[in-house]
Amino acid sequence: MAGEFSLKSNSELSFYGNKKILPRSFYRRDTVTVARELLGHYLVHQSPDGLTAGRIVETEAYLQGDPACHASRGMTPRNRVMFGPQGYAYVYFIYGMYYCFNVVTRDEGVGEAVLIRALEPAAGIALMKSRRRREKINELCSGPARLVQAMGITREHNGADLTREPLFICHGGTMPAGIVTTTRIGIRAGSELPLRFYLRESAFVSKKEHKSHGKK
DNA sequence: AAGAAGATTCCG
DNA sequence: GGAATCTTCTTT
Repeated sequence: MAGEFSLKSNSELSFYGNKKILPRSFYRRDTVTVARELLGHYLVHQSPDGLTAGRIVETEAYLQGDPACHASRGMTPRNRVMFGPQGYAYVYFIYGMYYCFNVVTRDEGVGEAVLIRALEPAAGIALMKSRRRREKINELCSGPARLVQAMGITREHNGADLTREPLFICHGGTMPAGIVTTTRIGIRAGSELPLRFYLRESAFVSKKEHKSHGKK
């Protein structure tokens, strides 16, 4: 079990209360379960510039053997973190200008991860606006590359331990209801698979209009 | 050595 | 609808 993390200021105290960092065992389970259960928890980053945090409202699962998964064709220098132990960050560069942030799941040797696609901004909103150069709240973290920018996540965080400061995920307090399942966004192969999950009531999902899959 | 594609975002 | 922009991996 991970312990309680330290509190560095009154403003952090007012946000955190006594929330707990998710333990490494949370991430060891099957990747679809982790993708669904990450919804409602908080991604937190204590950077030198200040604290930012957001409630996770949209995720996608990437599985070994799934052609859309970076690990589907074996380990390369880029994706090696996916094959490592669970509970670490996999950050990759895409389209010549953006980064995406994933959480590595399952045991060492299995290349699977959960892409975090959207957050509801919860703390450090002024800093998020500054990093994003956008004022609208729903343009800060609604999209995988947007939230990376708003949270101050960089390529240096590839391989970072998410059960410790300064970048971690902590318990959201309540179990959210109303998870919508759809196909994933922006991929070719594997586009039929129902591996995207988001909170139905959230106004901070990147795209609501997408092929819904079965259960609502 | 060269080429194509990419888990996106923003602007026109 | 299309450009921006460059790393990574695959193919010659």
